[in-house]
Amino acid sequence: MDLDAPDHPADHPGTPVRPDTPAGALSAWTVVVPGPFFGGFTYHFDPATGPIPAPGVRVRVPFGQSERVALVIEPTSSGEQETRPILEVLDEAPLLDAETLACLRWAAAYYHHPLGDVVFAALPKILRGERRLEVEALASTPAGREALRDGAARGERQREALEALAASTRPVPATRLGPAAVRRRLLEKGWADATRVTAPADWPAPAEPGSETAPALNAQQQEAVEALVSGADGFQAWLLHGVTGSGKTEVYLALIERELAAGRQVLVVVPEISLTPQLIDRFARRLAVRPAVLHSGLADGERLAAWRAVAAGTAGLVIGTRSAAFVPLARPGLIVVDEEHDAALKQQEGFLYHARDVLIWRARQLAIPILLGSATPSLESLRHAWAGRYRHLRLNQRATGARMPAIHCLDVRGQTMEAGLSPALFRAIERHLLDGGQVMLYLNRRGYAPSLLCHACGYVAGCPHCDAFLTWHRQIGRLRCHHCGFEQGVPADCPSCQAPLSVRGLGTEQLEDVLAARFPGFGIVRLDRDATAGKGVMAESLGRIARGEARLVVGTQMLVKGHDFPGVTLVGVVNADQALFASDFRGPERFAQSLLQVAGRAGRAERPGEVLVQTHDPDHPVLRRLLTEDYEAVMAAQLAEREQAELPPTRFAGLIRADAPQADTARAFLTKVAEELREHFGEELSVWGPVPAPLARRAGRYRFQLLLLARVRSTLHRALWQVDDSVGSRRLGGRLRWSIDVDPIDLA
DNA sequence: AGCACGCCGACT
DNA sequence: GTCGGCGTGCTC
Repeated sequence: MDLDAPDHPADHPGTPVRPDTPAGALSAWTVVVPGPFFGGFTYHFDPATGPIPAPGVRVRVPFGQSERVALVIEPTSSGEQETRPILEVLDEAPLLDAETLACLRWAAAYYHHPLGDVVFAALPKILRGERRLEVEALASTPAGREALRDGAARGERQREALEALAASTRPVPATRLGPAAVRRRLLEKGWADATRVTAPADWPAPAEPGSETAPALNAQQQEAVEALVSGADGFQAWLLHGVTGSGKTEVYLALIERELAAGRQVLVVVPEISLTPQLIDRFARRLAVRPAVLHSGLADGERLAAWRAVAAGTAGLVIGTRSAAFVPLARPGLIVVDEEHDAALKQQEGFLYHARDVLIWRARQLAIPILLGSATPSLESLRHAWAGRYRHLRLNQRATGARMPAIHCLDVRGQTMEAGLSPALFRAIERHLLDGGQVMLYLNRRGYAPSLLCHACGYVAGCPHCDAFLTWHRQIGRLRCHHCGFEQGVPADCPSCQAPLSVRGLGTEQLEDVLAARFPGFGIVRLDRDATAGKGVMAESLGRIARGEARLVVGTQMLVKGHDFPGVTLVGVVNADQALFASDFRGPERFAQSLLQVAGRAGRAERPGEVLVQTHDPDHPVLRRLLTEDYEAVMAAQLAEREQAELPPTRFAGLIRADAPQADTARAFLTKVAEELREHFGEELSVWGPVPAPLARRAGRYRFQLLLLARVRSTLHRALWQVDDSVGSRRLGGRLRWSIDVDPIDLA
């Protein structure tokens, strides 16, 4: 496989042709284009046209009736197939190196997604088109070199520029040669020629070196760092299981500092954009580097600059969200995946990859260590750690010495509830507020009330496009579907019997109203997607909490992630039953994770925290184990249950989804697929379904799914390839859409 | 995915 | 009489 960059045209001004490639000979190349094509396409290239392509460069090719930008994968023998010509090579150096390409090929195969889509998704948007990475450059002429020798160039700036040109064997980007006026002078006097070269992937140094010194690590942190340093030669996956507040980030920092000092790059992947600013600030304060940042919130140009700086190796540290898992690394040393249990690391649309799993593959390929960090590791990772495949590092003390919060159950059976809050919880809130503490209430449901109901006839306001209730958003005075975005006004009374409608259930808006009325003067902030939608609103709300202007905080899942609230002494989990009785098999695991994460927000400072969990089932085994034992015990029990039920991670799962405007279209399609699979694979493969998806009708489409479970990973993949083949050769009518999800996160 | 070709309704 | 609706088929 040819991995070299094509020669630079300036190095061979006469004939830019490789000696081993006779002029006029046609070389054949496999290329990919975005689109639903599982294989690549073969094109030929006439070396007489210019420098020949290489894997990882973009080319322009004729495709059907039009032209496309394609990416070269590898050279190939053209075979007996008739090929069309590559029209133009767009890059002088590959955009993707061999390792990144290999990773993308693996990921496309593993997740059963077309390679072209995978490859182009890995490029910054600007590079998905024909845009070239070129800037104006100058090369010195014989006259220029002479002028430098005999002192004809008298201007200091001009002399400096000529010296820079003379010192370089390649043309120098114009921006590095002083002011535009100086450049123009050199060209006018014939001392330099203008050409174009690939834009340099510069990355600026930080304005000031890291100002903050590292705090002394405690014994556990020190042990973890030492274990990693001494054991991290070549590939090794490490699970850093550290309770909230145990200082995992300090462990990362110590390791990152070492890698950077050794001249190696570190890639840090986090589940969400909202977590990046904090991490960047912290890294920038401590390390004398400017981290390159890669996430979807960046302007295209910024993203391109950061991506190139990482690929070129000019940026040493990169922090990004899941798509950063595919960035090329010029001199990789360490990969860190923070909050490795977080479902946001799995893409939920289109190319359904899991960033953590991709990175484990990459680390192995790169022969470098990978560190997975979490206060609540996924069952998948814990299982590997227990089996010794990952090395297990535990931090079970808080770095500050603060105690872990005490978690207690509030049995709400038979209690008189007001807005979902029991008298005991109200008393606790009052006590903490009067003691000067802050109180945080966690309720994973936004809006005012999840449903509007007619007590007379049973009518419930539902979405016309989905099998879901409309949520009443009182502040905007609308009913809204949280699944498709449908909105309507609030009916004055029941549309079918004209009786008055009543509110059912509890959302964060209502909780905020009730608490504001009950505890006036304490200041309240609501943190959910609706309340923090505007620009800067989130920061403002967090500021009010930090300054103690708001003593009550109400919020959804948002509370669980990242932000610390040091003044919070009481955390109330308003409705634990919602998660405990979730239909998904990962419900209990997720419940334990969010409970510990939200509990970890409390009592970080001197005051010990208290966590109260409202439930109708205080004897629920997961809850009981969480209160009396620890997280690993809960997860060990979960693993036993999964083994018993033959579910992941003890089985390998693939989900085939189908949806169509007519329910029968989707169901019949999956029934056919299921029949074929059962016939071919028998006992080797469990085929569950087809069953209606958890939200059976969404946005006007009927959704069904088929779950495949295998004891052996390769069986699952053989089955999925068979589905690809058999479906690919069949024509699908009825506007059917279908997709494969390997290692599905939830079955919804 | 895009973009063609291909047969059936309301417009200059 | 055509402009255009999206169903179906193809892309080295």
